[in-house]
Amino acid sequence: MDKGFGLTLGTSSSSLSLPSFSSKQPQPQPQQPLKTSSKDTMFSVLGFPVNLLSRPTNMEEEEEEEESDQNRIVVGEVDFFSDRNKSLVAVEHEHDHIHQHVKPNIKKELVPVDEKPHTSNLHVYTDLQLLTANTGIEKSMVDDGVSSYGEDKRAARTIELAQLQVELQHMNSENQKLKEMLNHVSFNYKALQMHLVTLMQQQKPHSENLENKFVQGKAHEEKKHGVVEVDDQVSNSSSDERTPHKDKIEATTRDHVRNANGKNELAREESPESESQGWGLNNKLQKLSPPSIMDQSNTEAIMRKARVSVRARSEAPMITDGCQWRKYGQKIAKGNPCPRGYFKCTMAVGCPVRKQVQRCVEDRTILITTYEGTHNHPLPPAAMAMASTTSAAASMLLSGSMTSSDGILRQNLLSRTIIPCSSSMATLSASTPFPTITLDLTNNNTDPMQFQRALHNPAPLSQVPFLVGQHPQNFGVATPFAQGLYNQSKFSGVQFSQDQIGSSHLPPQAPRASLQQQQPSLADTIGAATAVITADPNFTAVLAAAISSIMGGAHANNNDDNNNSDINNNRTSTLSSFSGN
DNA sequence: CGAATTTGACCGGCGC
DNA sequence: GCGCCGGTCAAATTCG
Repeated sequence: MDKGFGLTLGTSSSSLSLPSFSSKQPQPQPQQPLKTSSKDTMFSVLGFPVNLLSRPTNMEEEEEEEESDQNRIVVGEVDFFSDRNKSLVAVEHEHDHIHQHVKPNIKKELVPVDEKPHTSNLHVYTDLQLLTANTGIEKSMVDDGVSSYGEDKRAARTIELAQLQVELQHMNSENQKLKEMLNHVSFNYKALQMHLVTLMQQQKPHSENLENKFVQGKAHEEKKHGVVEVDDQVSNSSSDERTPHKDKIEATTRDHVRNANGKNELAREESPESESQGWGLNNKLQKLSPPSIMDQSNTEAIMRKARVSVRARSEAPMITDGCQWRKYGQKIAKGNPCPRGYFKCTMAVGCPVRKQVQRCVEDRTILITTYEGTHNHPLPPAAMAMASTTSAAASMLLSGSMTSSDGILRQNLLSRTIIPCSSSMATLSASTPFPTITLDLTNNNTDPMQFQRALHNPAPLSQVPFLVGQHPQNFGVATPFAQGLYNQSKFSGVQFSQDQIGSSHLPPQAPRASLQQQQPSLADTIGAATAVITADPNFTAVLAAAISSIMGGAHANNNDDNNNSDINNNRTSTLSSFSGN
């Protein structure tokens, strides 16, 4: 009250109180109550002299004031800094006798008697305009007050400024809401991510038990290609399994370079002990690594192991996938006179993604590209297609082995799915049993006999594996990479049969790709897959669903209680479905 | 001259 | 323990 004054307006139906304004701005501050007189009245209301003075703090004081000066009319507290509603109440209740007189013309009576454009008056108009905008009070009321001031340009500018301020406040409010929404979404995303990792970790022991049953009845050779290897690799990612020898490796300069890629690089340094000891050790590692400790590095290590191989016909030394690669090595792999090139992604410093490029020994027009790792940087649209495809395949591959009851079967089948694609006789490296899925974009696998042969002659990993990115969020879905490959090569499609795909959950509106129609059903599959890639950012889930339907069709009744014989039967039937196409 | 590629050497895993 | 193999490094070389 004592910091200034405000002007309170009252009407019978509504009351007005002027919004307060900045205390830094100058304002008329009658330090002392002005005695009412016919000459020195600052304001007049319908002829009543109005004094601007501090509102009495209690009725006794007010009565004393009125008693002491009957001519003085106290409008009330005129304090722009005080509670406006409070001021209003004071006016209405304490000076009802003047309201009926004040109301009709009070707006015009806001004009200072001395007619000096006072700085504080500008604020009055500004706040009036604000009040109009915020409360919906008829603008005419304010306009009247302004016009009474004489169409002052400064007042107009002030009003405009006030409007901008209101608008700015509104925008700030919206901005704040958007920020809150963003924080909320980010929080939910992180929570889901952590939940997923936890679930994966919790379900892995279960899959391992199934796998144990399955592996026990398998030939030694199969151990190299099944899910066992996948989980072995997963387990090996644990630092608890690292041998002193590995620690020595870490200390080397080479590992210093590798450290830029994170812990997942260390996971590649598998110890032979862990691999040979099998599931018992893995289970032990499970206990040593509670889910809560299962951090992102572990997940990345899993994905680092996964590979996606793409076979495509191309005369070019490399298929165009949109990424930038730097060649860091070349080797002549055993069984294939064609040199294998080793490439690193150079689109970002420290990107762990690598790929191998090698021509098929039996058909040198076929280029086999294997991707491994996860891009740690945004990808251009041209690269998103390939990255999405490989990421989806890898996610499906890994999810099948880790998160489903029949994941073991899926993993094994997926590993074997590579086989039919390859007619190569190259040997498989037992030391690098990475889970690999192959996307065969050639049309060599249309021969059923090839599937039959492949079932009995597991394809060498070295022929087909491809790297996989695991962070779908890093991979947008852009132009279908299949189309791009078709432009550069002789694209024939993903290696799924029509029946398999027919039972998938691919969208019916999927457009058909303009591909060679050697197998219409296959072309449909390609078209559907292409459409998914094009339209569905969550291609991983869609592809996983499609594969699951493929697998599920053969062993839909699979459950956790399946015994070895069931598993093997189911597996056989599934593989037969492959060979039948 | 800087960047990219080539190529021989090195390392670890694995089988014998 | 030795040799083979896949994978990687890094100096040398080539390329633009």
